[in-house]
Amino acid sequence: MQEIAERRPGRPRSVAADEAILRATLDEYAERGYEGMSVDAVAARAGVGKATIYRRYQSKTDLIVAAGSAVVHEDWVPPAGDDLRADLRAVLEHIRDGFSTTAGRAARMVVADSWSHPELAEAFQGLVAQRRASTRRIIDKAIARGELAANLDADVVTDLFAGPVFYRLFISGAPIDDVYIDSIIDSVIRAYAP
Amino acid sequence: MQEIAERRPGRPRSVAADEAILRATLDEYAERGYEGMSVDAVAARAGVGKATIYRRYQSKTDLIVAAGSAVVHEDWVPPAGDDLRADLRAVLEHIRDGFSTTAGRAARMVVADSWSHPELAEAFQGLVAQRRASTRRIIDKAIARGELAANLDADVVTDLFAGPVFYRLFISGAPIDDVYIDSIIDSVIRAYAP
DNA sequence: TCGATACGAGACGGTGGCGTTTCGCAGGTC
DNA sequence: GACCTGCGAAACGCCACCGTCTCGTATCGA
Repeated sequence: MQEIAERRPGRPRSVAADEAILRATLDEYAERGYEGMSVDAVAARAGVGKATIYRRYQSKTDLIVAAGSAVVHEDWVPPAGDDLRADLRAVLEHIRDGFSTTAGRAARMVVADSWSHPELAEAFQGLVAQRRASTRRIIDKAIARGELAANLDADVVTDLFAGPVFYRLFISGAPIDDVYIDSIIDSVIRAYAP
Repeated sequence: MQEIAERRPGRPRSVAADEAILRATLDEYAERGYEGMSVDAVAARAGVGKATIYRRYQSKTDLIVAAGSAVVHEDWVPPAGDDLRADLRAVLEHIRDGFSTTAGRAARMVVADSWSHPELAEAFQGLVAQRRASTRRIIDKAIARGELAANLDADVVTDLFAGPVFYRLFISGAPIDDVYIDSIIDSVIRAYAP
């Protein structure tokens, strides 16, 4: 990775075009999926010539992977407080808000396309692992404070938290309001009280 | 709906071709998705001429919807015993086994394609509603027997059951063994004991 | 001002998909 | 046997897409 682009003669590449391309790619991918989206459509949506895209990315796959990675690497500071309910609520709300947007539809597409295009799956799996790890840290701290049973299976508990939210996001499509999030949290805490 | 096809002159349509087409369509769709699969590939896989497909279905969309409906309408008798754990286990195992096969990959594709092809989503939503209803009946009977709290929110409880299984199937890809299923069931029952 | 590179627009060749049609043959009813 | 429809194979027209290329213009450093 090159920290600072070396100065090259001629007109520098447009940062505005960079961003417009990534944004348009994510939008198109979210709406149409890998096979359904076209590079022409991305160019039109970004208000950019197709050559401007192919000057940056070697192929359609490259383009999509770059747009996905850009989303994944938007960093997020996971909650690390000492309030179990508040920390869990922050995680679930972040999942809900993050996956309700364009990125969420894109994630749905990745879930489908990962079979035929494994390159796309990698970044997404990294995102999932990152979220799971932050939930796990919250659980471990709660155990240390004696708020949860020490002998629980953290994987199962994490699934119990995240599963219902993803289920509504991906499968049933039912809305996820604050009352729902609190219900999930209360249920799991009740099941794993020490 | 015509119960019995009226006798028509000429050679009758091949039932073997009917079945081969639907099976090949489901396979191709599960692997490639709506945009990615081609009718030519379906014909080749089914060992059938393309004309034989278009004699039965007006379009690619028609074909896919028919293949999906055939899967959805394979009926399944939901458990209706008086053993709460056994009934829930049967539901979760049925979800796991059903969605681990080709049909499961197809379902993932429907989740993705339902945005751009709402026709596909309808049958799938019917399937989801049917599974939810059977879980709900089990919960209601358990409440009547006094095994679960009477004031629980059945929607939340259903999500807590189904969510983790779908989460593993669709998102994390982790295996779903019998121990896992029992852990989910135990956790939820513990959270909603009367 | 000059050279170099980027820009949007759009044409281009090649490929592949959808849906139709034609072909010679197979499998039914009357 | 006469007639009708279905069959697999393959070719077809049409169109959309990918990735390349060319055009005239814009924007940088020297």
